[in-house]
Amino acid sequence: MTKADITGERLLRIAAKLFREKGYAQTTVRDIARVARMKPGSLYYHYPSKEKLLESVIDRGFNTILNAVSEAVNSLPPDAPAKQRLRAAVAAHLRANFEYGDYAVPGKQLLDRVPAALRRKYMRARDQYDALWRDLFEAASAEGAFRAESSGGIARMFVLGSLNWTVEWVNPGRKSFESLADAFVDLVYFGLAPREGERQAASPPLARRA
Amino acid sequence: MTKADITGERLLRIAAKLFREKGYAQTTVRDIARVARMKPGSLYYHYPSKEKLLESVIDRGFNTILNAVSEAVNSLPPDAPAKQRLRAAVAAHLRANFEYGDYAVPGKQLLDRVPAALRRKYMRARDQYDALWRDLFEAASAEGAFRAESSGGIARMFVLGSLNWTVEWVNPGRKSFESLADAFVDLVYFGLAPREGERQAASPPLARRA
DNA sequence: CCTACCGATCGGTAGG
DNA sequence: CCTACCGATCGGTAGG
Repeated sequence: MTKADITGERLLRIAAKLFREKGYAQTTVRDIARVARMKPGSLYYHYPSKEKLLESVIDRGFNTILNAVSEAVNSLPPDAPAKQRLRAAVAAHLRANFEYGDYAVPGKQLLDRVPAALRRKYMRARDQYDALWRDLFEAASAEGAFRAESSGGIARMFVLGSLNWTVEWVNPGRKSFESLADAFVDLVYFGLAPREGERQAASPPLARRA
Repeated sequence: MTKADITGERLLRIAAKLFREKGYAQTTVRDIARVARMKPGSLYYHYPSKEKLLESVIDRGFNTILNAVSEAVNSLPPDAPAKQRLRAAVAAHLRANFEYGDYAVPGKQLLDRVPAALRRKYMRARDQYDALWRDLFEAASAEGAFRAESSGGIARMFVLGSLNWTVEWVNPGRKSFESLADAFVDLVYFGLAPREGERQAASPPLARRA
């Protein structure tokens, strides 16, 4: 790895963080250069344009998440039940989005604002990721996990929606990604209601928090 | 309503749409003026700044959603069960976000990028909305709807996350907001698994879509 | 990777 | 609501 490669990687990391925090348009090349302790013009020795920098960030984010989730699923035995595969995928998605959120979040926010030339590329990438999840839910449906066949699509929307939202509130210190994944998948498989015979007595309302 | 009021409202609607489609920073006052068929400088007769225009959009979005959901809940009989109140809130949230998405979406995206002076105001607004949902889920928890007390918080995160995600995929023509709300609330109460005695035989995988 | 710089565009204003 | 305009800032470049 050459010195220029290292600096390029450093610029990518800085740009990813700023794009996530302030948004692409609100981040100037001068912002990035300042954090990197170089002059604004010097940045163009490493990247030909601000837009190319964004593209690299989004590419990195997409590839990282996709690889993390597919590897988690593929490392299971081929005959693993759908529920277990789903659980592994959810946990991997949560962990990857937490660890590489700076790269992954800008892509989510900017998919429809990126120049038309790049949009098709990213639409295809998103479809690729969606297909991975569609397979997982169709396998669960094929195992008879859902009441109606249509539930597979509904379940996918619920899970993907909730997963994307976790970036906003998950505190990884309190619950492990694995236990959170269990909660997600159990919700789809069983709901949150008490099982037969263990329905709790109605308890008094919790004290309102301040 | 004076003529200036009407134009002001028209500018607000145009700005909301552009902010949602292109983002705040990517939208110029010249864009807004062009759509409104006026000169860029004329816009300042109606709004003192681009930022004040954004503030008006976010205010409108927040107030509209909050009012729609609280009215839906409050119009039920005071002794209505928690599940029914939850269902009404979900349906109202879905409908309001679909009908007034141009006003509501910019606020979601920009909460943390708005000038610090306004941020506190919007953090309070969001807390107010969260409190409404917390009450609903705590009431459900108090009725014994969940296995564990902690499920109330988990359920809220699931539902709010999924709800916010629906803006990306819901086609309101195919399913009514009411039936979608039922699916959401049933997922939390019962999951998507078959009930006892109605578990389906495993069916062959669905044909992959093209 | 720096110095020095440019054309374009931006939000906003004065005066009518 | 328009005309005419300004200072600031932006992404980017030439030459070293």
